[in-house]
Amino acid sequence: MAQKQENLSKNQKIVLDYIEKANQPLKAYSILFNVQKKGLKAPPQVYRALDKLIEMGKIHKIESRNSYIACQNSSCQLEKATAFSICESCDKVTEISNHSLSKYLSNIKDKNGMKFNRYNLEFFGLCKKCKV
Amino acid sequence: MAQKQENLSKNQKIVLDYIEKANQPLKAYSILFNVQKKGLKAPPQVYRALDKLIEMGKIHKIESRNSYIACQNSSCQLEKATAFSICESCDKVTEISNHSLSKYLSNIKDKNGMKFNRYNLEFFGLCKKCKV
DNA sequence: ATAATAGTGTTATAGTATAACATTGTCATA
DNA sequence: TATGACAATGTTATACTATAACACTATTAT
Repeated sequence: MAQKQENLSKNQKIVLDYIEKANQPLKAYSILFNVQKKGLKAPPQVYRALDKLIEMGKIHKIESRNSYIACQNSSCQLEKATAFSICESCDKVTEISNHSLSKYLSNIKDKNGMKFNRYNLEFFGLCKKCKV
Repeated sequence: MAQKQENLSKNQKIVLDYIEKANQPLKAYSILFNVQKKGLKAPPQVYRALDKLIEMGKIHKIESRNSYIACQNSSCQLEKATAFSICESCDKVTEISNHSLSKYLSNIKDKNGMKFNRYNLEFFGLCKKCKV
């Protein structure tokens, strides 16, 4: 294997470092602008790193926002299942790691009996600060 | 009120009709191309109709696919909470309406005690047909 | 050494969505 | 019935998000 999880490539490291420092979801192009000084000049370089980091479970994509956030969990390499709370006012995102939730969801079937190997759950509301 | 739910505007009707006939998620630009013969010529006309239809609960956006599907439910006008199963092979999408699921999720809190007024849940897997 | 796979750099382009502004339609009520 | 408030429309331009395609380099297992 040319790539182990502990051994990120140069661009993957640069992108992950930047996302981890942010502690909030970041847009791909804002990542791009901020890592240009490190040599990543074009969108594909960023998107490729993002894709790999997602595969590895190091980061997650917040689908409803087209943004990317560092994993705040330890189990994501295994689970491939994600849940987030999103404040509709300040955009703060928190990853939810709730074992009984993931257990509950992993047993859900749709009406055709389809079973799942992955899910993404996004909750929306107002965080404590924004709730007046 | 200039707009009741039963009384859609011209563009909203055209877009909803088209989506309901499809029985599958549609992309905004594919909707646009297909309703051009009905007079909707530019993206904002379609996106505005989509936004209103989503507000009304008539359609939902599949966030992970940037596509739009007619509501397969009756309760969505009230709930604002959605769940879907998505086949990763054939892209078939089924809306999940499971009362105990929505009850369970509506009681979830994140670690900061944030409560929610809406969620979107997308399950991924292989549908029966695609599972060999 | 070398083949297989992963990663990089680059240009161009595809795909998704909104800003902004002028105009028209609808309807409650004054 | 006119008028004010709001919703919807039509239009052009542009912003934002993401991938195709191709040439090249790096890493590693055998």
